[in-house]
Amino acid sequence: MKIATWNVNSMNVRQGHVIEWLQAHEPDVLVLQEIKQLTEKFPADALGEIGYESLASGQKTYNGVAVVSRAPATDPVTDFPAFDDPQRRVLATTIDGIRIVNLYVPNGSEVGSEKYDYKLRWLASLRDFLAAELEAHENLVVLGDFNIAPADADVYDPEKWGDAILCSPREREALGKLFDLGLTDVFRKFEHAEGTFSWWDYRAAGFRRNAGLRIDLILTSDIMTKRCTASYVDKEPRAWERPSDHAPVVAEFTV
DNA sequence: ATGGTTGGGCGCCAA
Repeated sequence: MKIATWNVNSMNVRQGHVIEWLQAHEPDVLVLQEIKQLTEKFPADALGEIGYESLASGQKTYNGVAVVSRAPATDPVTDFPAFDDPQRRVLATTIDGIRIVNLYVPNGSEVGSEKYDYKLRWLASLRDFLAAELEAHENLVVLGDFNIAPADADVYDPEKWGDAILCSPREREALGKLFDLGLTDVFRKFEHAEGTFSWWDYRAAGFRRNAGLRIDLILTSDIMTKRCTASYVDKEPRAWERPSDHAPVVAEFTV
């Protein structure tokens, strides 16, 4: 079982990349963030032609999430029960007996800003939502663009980045509360080269300098952690022509 | 190189 996450930064622009990547890697599940299109605009037909089913929760211009899978996705949830939010950032669904929670965590813009406050409130609601999901589903995988680098090892220049957005103590504390629920950042169960990241800023030649962060995460419940045999970043698509600023992150599991 | 690039959609906002 191969499960992957990719912030595509517009499905309109990246549809070709997604299809090419699916055909090359044949994951069982690929979750997408920032599709930036209405649900009905998601290219389910094109993905169907290469053998994938689709489920999307979109909106115009910003945000939007989708799940692409070989097997049908059932029991979708698109909102936290106690958090009224027009922004489409959540898509939880069950595939092959595994509960998949696809997240596009708010960026937060700047520490102390209104958007930062929204990010922290959103993360608090996420914690409550995931506590309930863990109660209901022992096979749980929570993945997506978390917009939080868990530790200094996930930042190209932690001294320079400091406590700025994506690394601030309150964000990392909110992420820590997800670990406290019993979720594991499964990428760190395996060996990786130093400087392995999942996002590189378009600006200032971020990718060429490997000036990146690891902010796209796969969190697993205990049973799924034990079943995980590999987790890695595929940075290849970041070097393709007109790329997303994020690379796909993958986790593989025993059946 | 402490800057600048991309996407959406048409003037800037978001990342």
